[in-house]
Amino acid sequence: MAASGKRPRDPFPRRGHDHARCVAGALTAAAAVCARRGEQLTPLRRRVLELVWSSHQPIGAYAILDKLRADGRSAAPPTVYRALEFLLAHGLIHRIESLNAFVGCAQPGPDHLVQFLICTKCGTAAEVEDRRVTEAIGRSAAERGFALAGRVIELSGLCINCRDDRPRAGARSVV
Amino acid sequence: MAASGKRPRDPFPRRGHDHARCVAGALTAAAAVCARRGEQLTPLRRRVLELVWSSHQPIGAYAILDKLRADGRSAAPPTVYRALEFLLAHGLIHRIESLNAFVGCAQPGPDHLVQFLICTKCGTAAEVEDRRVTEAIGRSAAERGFALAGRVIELSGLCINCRDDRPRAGARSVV
DNA sequence: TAGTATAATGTTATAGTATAACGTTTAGCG
DNA sequence: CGCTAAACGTTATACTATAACATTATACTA
Repeated sequence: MAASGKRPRDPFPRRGHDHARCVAGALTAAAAVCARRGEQLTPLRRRVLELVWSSHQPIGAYAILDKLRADGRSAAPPTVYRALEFLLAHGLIHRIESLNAFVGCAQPGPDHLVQFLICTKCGTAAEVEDRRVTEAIGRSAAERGFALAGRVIELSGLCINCRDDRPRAGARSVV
Repeated sequence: MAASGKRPRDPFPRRGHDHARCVAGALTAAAAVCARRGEQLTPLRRRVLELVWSSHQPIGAYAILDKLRADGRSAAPPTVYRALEFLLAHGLIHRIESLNAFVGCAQPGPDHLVQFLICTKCGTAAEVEDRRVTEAIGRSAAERGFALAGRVIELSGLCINCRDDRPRAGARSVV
């Protein structure tokens, strides 16, 4: 039996994982969230969500716009930003401030205080929910008399997949 | 005797503090840093640093640009961005990702891993260096096999000055 | 089912943020 | 003095985001 609960589950999807399942799961979860809240997951919103989920790398609004147009759909910036605003409001995606880009939310739900690990090599942004981090930040703010409301925690570096990469031509590994 | 060492020093400057001292201290410290590194704190760079320090609220690049032009100086966006890049490189200012804006660094120096508390009412961004937060994040990343390099930690809410404000006309206080 | 209110989307225009590319000036140094 | 590198000027453009208003779709009600 694995030491679950001790060592955190790896938040970075493996290369070659079945990404179609990620997408399908996200769309199913989104439909459920919207149904429960009486909100409409319209074709446009659903399509934008699907595009955000097209990979685990955060995607910019204008890249989404291009893909919508490639669908043959009429689209302008507000088309995209409104859909993104809806998806953000319902916790279906996250905005990565340091990249001006968006990524799918791995676990839509309440009490969802997360951190992001963003690989500077492969671009993947992994969502982490570490209570010790959340609590340390909560205590730090409280001790300073700060009424904490919003948290932007974006950590960059090399993910577990990329740091293990062997350099291609005998060079030293990247720091 | 105060419980110093237990309760952290309030990172938010008081209203009506002597801000000229903040500015003067920052400029002096910057001159020292540049001298030590053999870098030039040119009049332009010095002026941009002074403008960033014109308050404790993060300032945007184009607001700086406007003020430079108000000085009568010829200036274009690259003028500002190059100076900001220099100041960032030497740890004299920080970029606040969630605001696309810049704020003076309170304590230029090495091993400077900080968090920001950003008041949504008065706009002040306070720099905090809480080792427990830094360490919790470091552990979280390490446990997930992530080689941590950069940290963006920006917390929004109400600062100690603003949360104590009494509403102006008997209304309930802001949450 | 027609009427009406609201939500969603379309459309045009513009604001705000950032950098590429190249030319000119300045400062230090042999 | 003349060279070199750094800093700065200048023009153009790319990227990100929203305001404002028109149109269409949806849902509720009478």
